[in-house]
Amino acid sequence: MVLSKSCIYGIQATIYIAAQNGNDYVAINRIAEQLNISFHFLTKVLQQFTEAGILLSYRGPKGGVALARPSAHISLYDMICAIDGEELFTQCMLGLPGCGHAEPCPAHDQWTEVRAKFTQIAKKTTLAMLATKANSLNVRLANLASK
Amino acid sequence: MVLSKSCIYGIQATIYIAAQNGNDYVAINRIAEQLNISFHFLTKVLQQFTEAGILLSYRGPKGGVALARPSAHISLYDMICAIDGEELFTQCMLGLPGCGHAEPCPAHDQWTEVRAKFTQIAKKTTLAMLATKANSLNVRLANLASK
DNA sequence: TTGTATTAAGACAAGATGGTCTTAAATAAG
DNA sequence: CTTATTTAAGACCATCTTGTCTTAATACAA
Repeated sequence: MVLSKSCIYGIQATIYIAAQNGNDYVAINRIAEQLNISFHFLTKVLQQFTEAGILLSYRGPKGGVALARPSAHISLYDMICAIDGEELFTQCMLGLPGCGHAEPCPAHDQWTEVRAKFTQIAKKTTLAMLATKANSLNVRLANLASK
Repeated sequence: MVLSKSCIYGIQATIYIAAQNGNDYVAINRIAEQLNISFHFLTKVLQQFTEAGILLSYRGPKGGVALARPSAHISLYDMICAIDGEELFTQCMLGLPGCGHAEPCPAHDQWTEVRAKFTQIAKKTTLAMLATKANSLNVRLANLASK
């Protein structure tokens, strides 16, 4: 799996918040219920987003989490880095530290090409784009399978 | 991490074998020692390659593992699939089962583009190419850090 | 046939990730 | 001020991945 489950949950939740199109705080238990994610686990994941400055949180009645800035200024890249770190966009395919032009691994050139494509797309894909998509017909945001 | 450690070890070892350029069986303990990988762990990883038909194994003195076919006919794609499965090349970024044209996730289009690039490069990159690279100057195959 | 070298198989431990639960802190409303 | 609602923090457990070790099976060589 390319993204960790934490990262996937975080992205799903953030798209959900953005898709609400309001500036209100959204309660995490509501997000968790709607997206079929464990509430406590999601709470911890979203804390990472608030620490990263992507979300704001507020306690008490009418509390919850909200976007810290307009959804057009939050990229997929930002979200992935906030949880899984930027290793995905910087690391060598074979995990060799310091793999680069001077001391490459055998797959360096090929992997650099793939990574560049991924980075480019992740940076240009905004939360606004994802939220718009999420609101269109037949688009699913989460795994709602009844087990 | 995109690839599991098992997969990385397997790829490193297979490049090492191919880079020897002989048709002899190479003992796994020698590979493990050269690449700084746990011997017993590598043994199990390479078993997956023999089960997948990428390597041949032979027991006893002068035994070891060898390529099951010419290195030009083994792709990076083959090696990744043999250990991490083809999910990497088929799965949705958000892990949603059945994410496709009919019922996409919000990131479907973007991810499909990245995945296609990765698949294309992984399929056209052969073990022969990697082994040639591995034999050139300043190219490192494994993490030889002394801990 | 006996000994040695090698992979195969599987038990087991350690560590990371995913998931649950309880308690504390903050905030709004009555 | 009290109560209800919500996030924060952290203990704890389950599962998966990684790594270690022991024993078995196979094959060569003396």
